[in-house]
Amino acid sequence: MGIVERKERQRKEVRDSILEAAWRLVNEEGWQSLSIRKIADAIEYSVPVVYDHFENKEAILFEFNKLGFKLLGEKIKETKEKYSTSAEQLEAIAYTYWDFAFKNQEYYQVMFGLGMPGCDQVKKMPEILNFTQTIEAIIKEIVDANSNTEANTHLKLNTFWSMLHGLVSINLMTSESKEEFNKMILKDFISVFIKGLEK
Amino acid sequence: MGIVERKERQRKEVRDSILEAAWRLVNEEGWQSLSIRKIADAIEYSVPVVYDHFENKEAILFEFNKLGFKLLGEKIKETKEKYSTSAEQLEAIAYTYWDFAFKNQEYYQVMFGLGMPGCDQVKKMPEILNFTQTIEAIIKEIVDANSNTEANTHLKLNTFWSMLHGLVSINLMTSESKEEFNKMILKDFISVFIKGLEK
DNA sequence: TATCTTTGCTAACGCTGTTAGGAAAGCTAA
DNA sequence: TTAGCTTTCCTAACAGCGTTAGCAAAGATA
Repeated sequence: MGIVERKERQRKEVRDSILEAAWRLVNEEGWQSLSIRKIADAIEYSVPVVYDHFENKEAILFEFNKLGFKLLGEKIKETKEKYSTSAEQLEAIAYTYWDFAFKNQEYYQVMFGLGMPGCDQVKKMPEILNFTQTIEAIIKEIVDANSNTEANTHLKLNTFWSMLHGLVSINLMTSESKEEFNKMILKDFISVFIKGLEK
Repeated sequence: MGIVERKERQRKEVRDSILEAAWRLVNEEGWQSLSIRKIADAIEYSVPVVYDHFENKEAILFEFNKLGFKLLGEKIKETKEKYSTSAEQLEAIAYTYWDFAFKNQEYYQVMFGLGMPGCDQVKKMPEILNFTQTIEAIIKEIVDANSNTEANTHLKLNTFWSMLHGLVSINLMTSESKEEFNKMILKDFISVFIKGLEK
């Protein structure tokens, strides 16, 4: 008898509908105005039902955090496979990262808005680990190719990600959409960074 | 008769005590848990009195935003005056910026946590304008000295600030205090950036 | 059919930002 | 000094928030 299976299925349906409703609400009104009560209203259940599926509000946000990193990681990987040289890959990845942040602002906000994932957290989240390892591998290739033993790849990854995040997060919040200017900044950053790697 | 003067003085005293109490609360419990009621309690007035001095909670935060930029701007200026060459100045400024962010985390959080100041806002806030102009002037010097007409100083300023902010904001949230590693990243960034300016 | 478990609800607690409306105190002028 | 007016300040409320205790109804099991 598939009673437990059906129950599990139904349970998953409610859980999914919570995430779905939350995502819709976020896109309509932003993270700031998301509330458990609104979610409950949207899924046509009472408030405590939401708490049967998520420990608290933060857990719901965390779900999107993970989802965001998963999505970004996939896009990064796809980009990587389109190019052959490491330098090209790194440059293209920076653009992909940039594009992702601007086209999925809601994701990016919840990925970094709540608090940047610390090194300890990164190791426990496969979604982030997957993302960082892809980039670190490319950086290592460039460094190795230039027999630059000085450059610590881990340090360079941190630099790369930090700067990219800085560029994105600052330009994301500038209301004006001076896209060309932004692209120039990004181009500037990448050329400078890669030069630093090859040194 | 100095009645109106006394009233103004008393009014300012209350206003100052609000900011003072808010600042103390923030340092004790963080921005997240700051509330108007707690402020009112601390200054031994009722809640609406707070609203007589500040339109809303955001206005109080904005006050610290401005204060933070003023403080940072002053430190940047002091740093600049300690060095003679532009490259040295820029490097020292980056360290000062970094130091400010880590030693005044509460300020830095409210300066950037609420939403980065857009270009439109920057122009209306003398505190920020003062800060950006100081740096832009230095960058311009370096660019001019290298007869590098290509480099748009405005663009370079944006790049400089963005990257610095990225480095800081990511490393600020990493709970572990691997200070040496952080300093290496910063050093790496500066050398790479200045090379890009001289090109 | 009786028992037990799961499911989902109402209602509440203790917070939050914000504001309406009234009481009291202080000042001004007759 | 007293009447009127202005400023100051409070109580109390509104509408929202995250979260949880406790109970009713529905479903599964024996």
